Amino acid sequence: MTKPAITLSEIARIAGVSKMTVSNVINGKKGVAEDTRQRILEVIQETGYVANRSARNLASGRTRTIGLVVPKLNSNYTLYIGEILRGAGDAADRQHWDLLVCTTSDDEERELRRIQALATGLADGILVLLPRAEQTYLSFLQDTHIPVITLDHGLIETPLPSIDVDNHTGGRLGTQHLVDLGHKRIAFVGGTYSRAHLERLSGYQEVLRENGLPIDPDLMVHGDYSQPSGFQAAERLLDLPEPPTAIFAISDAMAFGVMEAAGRRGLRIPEDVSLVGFDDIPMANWVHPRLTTIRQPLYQLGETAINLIISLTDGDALPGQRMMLPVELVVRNSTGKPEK
Amino acid sequence: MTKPAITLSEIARIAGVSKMTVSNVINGKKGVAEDTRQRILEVIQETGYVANRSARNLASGRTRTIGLVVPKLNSNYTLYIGEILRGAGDAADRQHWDLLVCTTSDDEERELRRIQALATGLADGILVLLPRAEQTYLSFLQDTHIPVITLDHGLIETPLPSIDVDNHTGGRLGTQHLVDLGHKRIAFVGGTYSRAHLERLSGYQEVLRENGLPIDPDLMVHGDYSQPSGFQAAERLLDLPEPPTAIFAISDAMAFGVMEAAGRRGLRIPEDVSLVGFDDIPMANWVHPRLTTIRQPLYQLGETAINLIISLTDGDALPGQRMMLPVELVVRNSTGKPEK
DNA sequence: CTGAAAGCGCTAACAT
DNA sequence: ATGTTAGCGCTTTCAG
Repeated sequence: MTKPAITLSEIARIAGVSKMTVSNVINGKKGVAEDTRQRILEVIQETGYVANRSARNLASGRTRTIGLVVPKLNSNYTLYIGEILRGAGDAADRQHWDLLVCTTSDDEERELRRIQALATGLADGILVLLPRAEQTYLSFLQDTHIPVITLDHGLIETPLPSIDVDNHTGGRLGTQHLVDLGHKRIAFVGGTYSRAHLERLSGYQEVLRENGLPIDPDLMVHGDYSQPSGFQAAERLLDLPEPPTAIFAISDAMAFGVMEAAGRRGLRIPEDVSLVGFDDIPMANWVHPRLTTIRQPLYQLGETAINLIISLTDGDALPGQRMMLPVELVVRNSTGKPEK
Repeated sequence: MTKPAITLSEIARIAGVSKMTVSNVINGKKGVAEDTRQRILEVIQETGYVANRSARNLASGRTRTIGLVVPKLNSNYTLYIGEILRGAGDAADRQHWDLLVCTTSDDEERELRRIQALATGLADGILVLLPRAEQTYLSFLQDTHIPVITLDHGLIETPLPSIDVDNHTGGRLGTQHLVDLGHKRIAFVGGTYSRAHLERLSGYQEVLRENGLPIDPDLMVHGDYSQPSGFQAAERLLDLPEPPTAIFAISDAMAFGVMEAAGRRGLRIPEDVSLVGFDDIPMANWVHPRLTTIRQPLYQLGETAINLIISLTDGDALPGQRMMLPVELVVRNSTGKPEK
């Protein structure tokens, strides 16, 4: 269990060639005689040799690794991150790059530490998926020497390239769908103060205005994207003297909380109250009734981000500093015409 | 944005000292004059210098990093992994170690590749959290030079140290609870073929036997730990000529699927059918009715694993090759006495 | 097609 | 308290 690692030199010695030839074989460089290559490959096989990453990285100055910084992986509000990760992981794999995921627990100091670690010898590019932009790490990132892309980022404006989702249109689509069904009192369950929240909210308000519907502050409540917060928000809404006939929650998790609150009061969805979520996490399709929601292209977001950042590490120019991915309304069974 | 990274040598040159002194300051070694230290610290501050990880790792032979290999982070059946990660992350942070999470997408080749990458210069210790043990990577791990611990692992017996959860007792507790409530027809919704599954199943059967209840093959069905599979399993069970009055699903996600199936048939939980889950993921407390379940000490599992593996990298002996963490029955609202 | 030399940026071990 | 000398394991460069 504790046997000293084999090195390139040893392989070279055993195979009776120079280190360089071994190195060339490992890296698939051409210009190595077939029999030499075979002999070396055999030795590698027998010894179970694997190249030391630190040495390779140090010598080559490249890591073929992309660092991805996320707040957490477990909490409900970060459930959608898994989908992004899947897209990123698949894309990285296709190009034979590695993905290194770091969590920060929403801790400012850790955010900086993790990012610095990645930027200095651990990764060739960094994807920042932190809802809470902090000046501490942003200033570091802005003049670091490796490419960085922010994903679906917070409020602080930065010159860093970014990939975002079209939140404004998302806010519009959900609201318009409910308006089209004939709803007049449409509630909005927002999230924490962030760009995503503000943009979705503005889409909601815009559509109401366009349709001559009043913007009622009572109908705009806040959660933190989590299921319990959606539950609480719904309680408040349904306690209103004149409760809404439709609720637009800007995360699926909060929508589940709304379902829960409605269920406990004996209200049926969509007969008594229509419900639209946001995200389209897999679970949206499992609940009963199946949730009408705004699909974010999360998988594609991860994919795009990886492809883009890899091309950046190759020195390619970015096709536009800001990229925006489209959203889509997915109509399922949680929305219907108002009864009265 | 593309400025060449600063090196230790430059800091030394600017501060007018040798590289070693700078190195000592960075690593908090004592034996550096206070004024020299201050001067160096200033230069570091101004230049924004951060040590290159690869170089440091290569030179020191240590990384202060633990690699954690998991299948996926997004799918429903791996939801519980987030909790383990949280525990591991916190524990690593307390000791100023880094955690490096690698996903394998349940792909055998990737499992090996990731593990090899970690074992050769990227990490000082590896935590393997893969439900599907594969000979490919196991043989590699068994004679690698760095410590490895398997967590909640698959079926293949290995000499590797492991930390597991007391699945057998978990299977017993859930079943006994239902027996105690007076249930006679208790169904078991298992998972994929794995140690966790087999041990929980044996606990279930043991309790039935002890209580003189028949073991009915019709009442033992399979899922894959996911919600949809729980739904399907429940459909089969509830279609039985003589359906069960209680269902024990060995993941909370599958239990949610059972709830869904029951709901669609107008069956009430727990009045018409009692339900017990396994895991106690946060969501178990959010659904309606709140789910009675077997709590796995997931956070603690992550913590324990990190502390153990770090002490292994220090050359400390492992306190027993196998460690088993206790489970606990959490009674909520999804279980009750049978009505008839 | 193969090899020898140099060095990536850092730290360990030993001076001074 | 500080500096000097090696060398980690690999790749790059250039020569054979």
